[in-house]
Amino acid sequence: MNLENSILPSLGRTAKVLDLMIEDKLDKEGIPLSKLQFVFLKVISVNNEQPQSNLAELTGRDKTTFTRNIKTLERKELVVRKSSSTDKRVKLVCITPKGRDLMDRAMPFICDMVDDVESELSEEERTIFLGTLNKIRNKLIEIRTKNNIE
Amino acid sequence: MNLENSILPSLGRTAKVLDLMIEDKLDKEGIPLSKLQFVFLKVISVNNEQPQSNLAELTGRDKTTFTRNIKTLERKELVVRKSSSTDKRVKLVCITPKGRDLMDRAMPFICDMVDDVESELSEEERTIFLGTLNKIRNKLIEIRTKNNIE
DNA sequence: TAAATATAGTTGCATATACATCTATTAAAG
DNA sequence: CTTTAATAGATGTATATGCAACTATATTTA
Repeated sequence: MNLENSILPSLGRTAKVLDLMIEDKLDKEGIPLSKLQFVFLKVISVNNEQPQSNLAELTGRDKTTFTRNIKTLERKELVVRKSSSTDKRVKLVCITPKGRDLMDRAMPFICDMVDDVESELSEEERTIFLGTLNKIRNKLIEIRTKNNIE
Repeated sequence: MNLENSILPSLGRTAKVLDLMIEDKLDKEGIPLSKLQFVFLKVISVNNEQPQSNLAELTGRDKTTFTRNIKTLERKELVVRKSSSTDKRVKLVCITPKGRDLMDRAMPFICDMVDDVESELSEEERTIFLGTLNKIRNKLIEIRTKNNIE
C-alpha cells in the first residue's frame, strides 16, 4: 500500500482547503465570524435551547472545545446561556436576535460557495460521493470504538 | 440549497474523525508522534534536504505552522536543519537515522489502518471517490485564488 | 552599482483542539 | 435514605493553525 496514492491524505487536504475557503469567504464578505463560530451558530440556530453537550456532539467537537468557544459567541452577544430549570448542571444555549440576523446575512454567501463547488458535480456523482464518505466515516468510527473498548 | 444535506460538511466531519483515528493509533502503538508530526516526518522522509517552504507547501500548511512544529521534531532529534550553502536564507531539513527508524516503525500501523478502511471500498469506488475529491479541491483552490486576486 | 522588490524563515497574536481532571449535580444501587 | 456511579460543564496543559509584520538575504530594476 502506498500512502501517497491513498484516498485518506487527499481527504484531509481537501477538508483543509475547504476550511480556509470558508474562513476567507466570511472575512471577504465582512461577516465577523470565524469558520468555527459560523458552524456553532448554524447548529444552534437549528437546535435552539439545547444543552451544550448535545450541541458539541452535533458539531463533532469535544465538549471542552465547545465550552471555550461558545464564550466568544456569548461575548459577541450572538447567543445567551440559561440554566435548565429541571437539571441544574445543564446550560441551554439560545441564539439572540442579533445572532439570527448575522446568520441570515452569512448563509447566502456560504450557500453560494457550496453551490458553486457542487455545480461541478452531477447529481449521481454527488450521491455516490456522499455514500462513500459515509462508508469511510462509519468504518473509522467503528475501528476507533473497538480500539477504545479493548 | 440545504447546507445539512450538502457534501461539504460531511467532508469536514469525516476528515476530523480521520485525524482523531490517526492520533489514537499512534498513541495506542506507543509511537511518540502526533498526527501532524507523523505527516511532517513522512513528507521529510520522502523529500529529504528540502527548504522549509517547499515542505510546508507539500504538507498543505502555512510556513509559520511548519517553522514552529519542525522545532518539536528537532528537539526529539528526528530531524536536523542545515543552512543552504548557496542561499543563506534557506534552511534544509534532513531526517536523522533516529527519525527514519521511527518512521519505519510507524508506517506499518498507519498503512494497516488505511488498508482496513479502504478494504470497505471496491477499486472502482475508490477511483471515483478520488476523482471527485480532486475535482472539489481544485474548484475550491480556483475560487480561493480568484478571490485573493480581486 | 544603488535602490526597489521579492523571498525564506521567525515572532506576536488570536483562535482552535482534545485529553485528563476537577466541581456540582443527578441518577442508580444497596 | 445513603452511598455509589454517572453526567454537565469548566479548567490546566500541550499542541496546532494562519495572518500580519518583522529580519535577513537575494534578485531585479533603473
